[in-house]
Amino acid sequence: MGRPRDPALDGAILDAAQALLEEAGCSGFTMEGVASRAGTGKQTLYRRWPSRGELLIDLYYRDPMPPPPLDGPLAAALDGFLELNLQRLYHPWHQNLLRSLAVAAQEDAALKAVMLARITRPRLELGRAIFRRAEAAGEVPAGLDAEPILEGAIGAIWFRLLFTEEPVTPALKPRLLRAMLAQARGPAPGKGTG
Amino acid sequence: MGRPRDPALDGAILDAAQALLEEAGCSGFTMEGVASRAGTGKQTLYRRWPSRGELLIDLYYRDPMPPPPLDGPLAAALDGFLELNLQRLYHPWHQNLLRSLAVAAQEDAALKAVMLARITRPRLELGRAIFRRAEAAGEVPAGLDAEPILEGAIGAIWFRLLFTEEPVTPALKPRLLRAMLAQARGPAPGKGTG
Amino acid sequence: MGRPRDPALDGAILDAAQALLEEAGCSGFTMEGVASRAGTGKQTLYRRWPSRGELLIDLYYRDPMPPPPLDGPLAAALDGFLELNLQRLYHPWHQNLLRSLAVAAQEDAALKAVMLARITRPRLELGRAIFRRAEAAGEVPAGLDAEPILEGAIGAIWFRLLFTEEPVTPALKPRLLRAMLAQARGPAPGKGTG
Amino acid sequence: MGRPRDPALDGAILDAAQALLEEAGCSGFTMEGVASRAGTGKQTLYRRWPSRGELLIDLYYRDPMPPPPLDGPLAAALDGFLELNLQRLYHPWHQNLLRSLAVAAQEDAALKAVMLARITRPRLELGRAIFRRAEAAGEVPAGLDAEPILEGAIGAIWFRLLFTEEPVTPALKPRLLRAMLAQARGPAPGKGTG
DNA sequence: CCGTAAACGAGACGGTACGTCCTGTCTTCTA
DNA sequence: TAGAAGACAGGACGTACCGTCTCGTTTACGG
Repeated sequence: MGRPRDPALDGAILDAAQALLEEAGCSGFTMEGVASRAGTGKQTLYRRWPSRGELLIDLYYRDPMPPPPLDGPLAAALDGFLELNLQRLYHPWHQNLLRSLAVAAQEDAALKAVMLARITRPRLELGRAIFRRAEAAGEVPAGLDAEPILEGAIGAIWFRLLFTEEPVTPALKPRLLRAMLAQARGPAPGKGTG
Repeated sequence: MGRPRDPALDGAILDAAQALLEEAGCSGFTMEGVASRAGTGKQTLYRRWPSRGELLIDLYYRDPMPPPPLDGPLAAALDGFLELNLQRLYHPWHQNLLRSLAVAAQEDAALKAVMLARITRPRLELGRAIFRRAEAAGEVPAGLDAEPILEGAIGAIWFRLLFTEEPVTPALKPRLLRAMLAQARGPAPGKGTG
Repeated sequence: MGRPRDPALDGAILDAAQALLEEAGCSGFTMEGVASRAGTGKQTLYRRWPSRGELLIDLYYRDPMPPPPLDGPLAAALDGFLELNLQRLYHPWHQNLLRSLAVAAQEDAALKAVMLARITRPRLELGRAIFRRAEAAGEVPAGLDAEPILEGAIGAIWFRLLFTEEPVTPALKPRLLRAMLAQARGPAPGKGTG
Repeated sequence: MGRPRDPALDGAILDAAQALLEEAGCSGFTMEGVASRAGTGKQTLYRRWPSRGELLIDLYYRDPMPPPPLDGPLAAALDGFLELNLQRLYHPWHQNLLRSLAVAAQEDAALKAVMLARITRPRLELGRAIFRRAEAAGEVPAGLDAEPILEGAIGAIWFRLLFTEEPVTPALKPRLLRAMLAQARGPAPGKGTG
């Protein structure tokens, strides 16, 4: 019943949000700013997204990256995995998006859960799948603890983004890949923790 | 010249800030709240710390952790390094502190620089020193790229803290240590990047 | 367009302002106080009145006095004129209102202009009209300089209110009326300026 | 005992206060501003004057006007009386001084009393003396109510100063003098209150 | 001539109000 | 009912003064 939601608005609002994110950065990203830039009322925003954070999440999901091939050799799969995590960060506005998401998640437990469910967990799960397959293929030692490898790789990217002034560039990928593979080989026979 | 700042106030304010951080969490940590809880005027806060973030940094530096022993074997040094990064996180209020710092750094470029100079960079440098010494001692291959190892370890901790619901417990340390050592062994002869 | 301002709030805010003026007096009359007493946000105040002074002016205009009859004999008209200027002052809160207005006008040139246009000038003009009519009716000498008579009467009231501890009572009216009429009779033949 | 107050400071502070009053006007006249402009500490101000208002009063009394001759004919005495009230107002900074005094008196009952005792009452008393003498000399009717005449004259000046944009010029004097004399002649035989 | 006590500059201090900004909810009018 | 517009209560921001206080330094005076 009643007037249906204007589907074109979703895009227009997300466009406005993206532009604002690019220009005003992390702290300048306000609901009021998005509304005025999109030429909509605030209610129209809140009708679609219950909070600033959910809008950010939808912004994140807007142009989904193609998932990496899971069926190649481990190195190729991990390369895809890293590409998936890095690619968006090559554009400044997307860096601001992720930074804003990180901020929002700290201030709102509900959003943290959403972000975990819709972004973090799926990504981790994908990484786990890669390692499960590699284990089955005998590419990595049986019983390998993949968790630190994944958290280390994703964490290193976040670390760069949030706390470092060095940009996130494609040059980061091979270094991370090497690090992941080094761990994937499992405990070396020679030098140990001793 | 003029009346010197009351040194007792620094402590009282930091106490209040810490208590507020514990109770109200990341988003409830306001300058107004700290002032009222400390029983001071807001000006007294701003006189000491130009922004919320700088206060957080001083809060961070309040009880410094003892630096790890640099002269033992690599594994021991890295264990100390991880302990240094993890120990504070065992207390909930300190988790909130670091979360708040992460948030503040995103919203204020100046603070990000300060945090980089006073927290992030020193910590990284300490890690680098460990690896330099290990390299000199022949514990790790010459020319080892230590950066991803350090960023991976620190990043993994931040990742847990900021995006995960799983707590940061002492149990995390051995897993991270194993991961660091796996990378430290350098390029294994067998399976390579292909 | 948009949601219209709640007309009931205007009254509620003015009520609160009036009460505050009565209790806290001239210096205790703050925007914050009015807002909290009215149960509104400060913005709601500033949306309606750009400054404390404009609020005071609206408070002044709230219950307008009936204008004096202009068509009777001079003495009756002047009596009405004085009544118009005095009546409000019989209530303490209104005294505080006028005192506050006087203060605000000194601190804000813009408000001074508003007060001149909306209160002072109309009142003077009304007095001038009385004398113009009296002149036409032959009740006062032609070419009488009415200005000092009006300014003297109004000024004497303000003087009492602002600088004297003696209250402004109805007893003041006949004395002021006599003074105005004495001047209205024009230059006496006998004793002159010499 | 102890170090005596530096007498030169009184003058320096009053100079600074005067300059600030001229430049910053009524609302910009703060104790902090005076202190910084005079190059003194705030305590030095408060040691001499318990409040902003008392400082203003001393500023008022700095260059006392010579009192009018009381022994001439009524018109001359009243001319002197008016001159005494008007003269200071010919200089802009003194206008600001009086405006500030008026403001301060509304906000601080204690100051109002001081101002009444040291400025208002003496001035009124001087006017009353003039009329008492004139009554004794037979220049005015016996039992003349001088109060409204004095309050009207002084009030008219304050009125101009506080609420009008028209400047207080020497041209005001003869008009006020005429008004005072008109009332001084007492009840005219011809037209009455009716 | 030397101690003492107050004056002095400087500025910290608790407090109060300022005027602005943003939040998320609400209410109106116009499709 | 959606949508643009914008009012609304609430809360924090960072700033400005208030009048009091505490420093270190300076300067008279009284023993």
